[in-house]
Amino acid sequence: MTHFVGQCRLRKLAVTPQRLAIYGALARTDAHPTAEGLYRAIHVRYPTISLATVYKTLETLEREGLISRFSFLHQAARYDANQERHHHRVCIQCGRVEDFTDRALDRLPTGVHQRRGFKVLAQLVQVNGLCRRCKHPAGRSVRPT
Amino acid sequence: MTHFVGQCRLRKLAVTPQRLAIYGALARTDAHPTAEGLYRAIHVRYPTISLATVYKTLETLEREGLISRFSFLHQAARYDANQERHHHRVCIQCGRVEDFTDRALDRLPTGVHQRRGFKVLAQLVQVNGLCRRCKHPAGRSVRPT
DNA sequence: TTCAGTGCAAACGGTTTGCACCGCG
DNA sequence: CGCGGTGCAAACCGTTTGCACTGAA
Repeated sequence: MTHFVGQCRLRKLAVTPQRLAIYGALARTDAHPTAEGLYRAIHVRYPTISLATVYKTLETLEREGLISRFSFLHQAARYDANQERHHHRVCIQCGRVEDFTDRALDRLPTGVHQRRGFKVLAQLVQVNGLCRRCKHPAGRSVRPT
Repeated sequence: MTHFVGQCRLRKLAVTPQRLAIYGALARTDAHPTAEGLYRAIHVRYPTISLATVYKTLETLEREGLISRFSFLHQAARYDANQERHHHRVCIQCGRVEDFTDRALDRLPTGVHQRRGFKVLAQLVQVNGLCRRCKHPAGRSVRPT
């Protein structure tokens, strides 16, 4: 937590009790909570906090690289008629998704997970980056259909 | 498309013009469209179709394994204070997410993508399956916080 | 004292649902 | 002709936004 305060100072972010509570609650768990879950956890000891503040704070901390959000392309579900086993290459700029197949990726070892009592059903690889168009800032970046 | 009709017959799904239009539009593209995008594409030639029908149909086709949805955990964003490079093990039953690290996965070859003009920024592996609790149907499955 | 941060309430956008009607099998 | 599928409108739910207030620096 002292480290967190230091990081805030470094980045000229105000160290507010709300931020401490939110980051603290997130750092204290490995359950990958939702914004709502954090809000509920904090609300007990901090009844005046608002859900909007939780969202705004999480956005700030993510932008500053202090936390990360797990939810690829959460804006809208994307569908695919391609039913053969494949992985995804996602352009983080324009949102374009390309399929690719890779026999090697389909055979990633699963022992690590099984040893921890986890039954592996699928392993999906998502390659994030910039597509040809977006790599060269010339082109306009278009949002997907 | 004949194949699609056959699959519908097999599964006792009514072959309606709407379903044909929706599946057809999806099969005809590799752009991983959203429900809305499909709706717009179909609406031109099929002005009476409803967005709700598109959603219901996509859900049906996904349940039957004829198409797939790309949007892991789209219900709500999940946050994580763990900033070291890691991957995710996701229980598809209870939604629990565990982090794991794997040096080998961090070094997956990127040549294939670069050759296609794609600049790789990150490669994320998501291992889907059943966690210890959910593997053995004894335990109740709890939704995440 | 100043401006970033907070809290409220209202808006938003993607998705789901209830229900009456329709048309495939 | 029966029941699964469709279309409409309203509800839902996670998230974002506008705005006035507050408190960290």
